[in-house]
Amino acid sequence: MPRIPASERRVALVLAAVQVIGRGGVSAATTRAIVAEAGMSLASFHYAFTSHDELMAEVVRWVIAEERGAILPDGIEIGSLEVVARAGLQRYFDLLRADPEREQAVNELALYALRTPDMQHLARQQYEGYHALAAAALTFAAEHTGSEWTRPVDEVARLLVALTDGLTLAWLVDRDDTAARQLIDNAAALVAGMAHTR
Amino acid sequence: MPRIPASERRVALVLAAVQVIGRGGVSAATTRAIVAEAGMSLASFHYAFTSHDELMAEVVRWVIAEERGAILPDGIEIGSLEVVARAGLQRYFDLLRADPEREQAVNELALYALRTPDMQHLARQQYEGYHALAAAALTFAAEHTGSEWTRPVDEVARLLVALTDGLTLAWLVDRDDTAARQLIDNAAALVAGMAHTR
DNA sequence: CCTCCAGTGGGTCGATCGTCCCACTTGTTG
DNA sequence: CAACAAGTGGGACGATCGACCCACTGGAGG
Repeated sequence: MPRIPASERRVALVLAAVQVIGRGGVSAATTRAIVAEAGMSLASFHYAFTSHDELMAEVVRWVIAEERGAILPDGIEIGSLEVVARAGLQRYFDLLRADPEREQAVNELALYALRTPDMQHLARQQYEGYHALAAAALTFAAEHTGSEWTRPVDEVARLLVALTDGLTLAWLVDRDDTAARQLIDNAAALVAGMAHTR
Repeated sequence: MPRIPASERRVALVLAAVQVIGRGGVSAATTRAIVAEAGMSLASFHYAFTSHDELMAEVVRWVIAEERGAILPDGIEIGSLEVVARAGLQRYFDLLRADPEREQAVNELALYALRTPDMQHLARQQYEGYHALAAAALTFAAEHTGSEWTRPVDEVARLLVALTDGLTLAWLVDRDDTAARQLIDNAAALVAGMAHTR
């Protein structure tokens, strides 16, 4: 094992933990399983982190930060609000299909954080981030399509996040692509229906 | 400890397990914690169940069966489709607020079942049940309000389940009652908008 | 070249996990 | 009343968990 500074060990261990959780769930993320995934020794782990709990908190923070960037649109979308909304949902769904275990890990981590008193605020930050992100995207989309929301954008954002969560859970369970596609279409139409041309 | 036949022990242990999971999550549902909750000895556990896994499978089955009955409307609802839809969502939300830990336990159990190869079909049955239940309720509501769905009822049902799951997750995280109320109102209006008078 | 010290490897600790075993008690059946 | 089966209690098993300790190694700075 080459010499690696503790700071790099930390990110390597976090990545390994995400991998392990994706493969076997939060309960499989034992210290030993994580260091095995990272190809380290137990001592290296406790040199970089003081405890397993500290690592898990870092994992939650990491996942939150990474999730935020993944959903944002790559470029400027054009078309009606419904087209924009569907494109956004479709992009998220592609992400979900590309790495289902990862998204399931995110869900499990959210519930895990809710269970852990010291991490509840992380779960809340996670969802505040989702809602703020959705609100920003919705505002942007409305502006560039010359329309405005008939309900406060925060409400529309919360609806969109709820639909996304519901879509995720349902697809993770039954892996029904066509049903997911139809749900995306319906959701996009409904969300677009909550705006009118300015 | 009085003498109790194994069949009664089984249901008592399942109930105890649900209690423990609600309080501390799936990871807290150790054999010892469960028998302590039920006030039994370890031997009694392994007399009623051959293994901890067998108990967990029974717990998942139990929760599925119980969840199904809890959501059904008590009586005939009257009013517009939107009023009916909102009443249904509100009734579920009241259930959620009354026992949040229980609903979180249900979510964790669903993810747990997805992780356990021998239980994946149970998770699928759970969601098939949800979708069928929602479809039946929607059909019933449309009939009694003299309207019909503009999309296949299965699609509307899936949308409704997704909204319910999203509502649950969001509220479990931030416990924002007013936001949940607004989400319910919006969801009811949107679902009702997917039907027209016959 | 020598001296530190960040970083490593391996072994070990006590706690807790699921499971098992066996002696014991209690109700039932003939 | 005797015999048997159903159910109970407590202790013990090996495995695994998170945490820790200590002897060591190797590269960077004097």
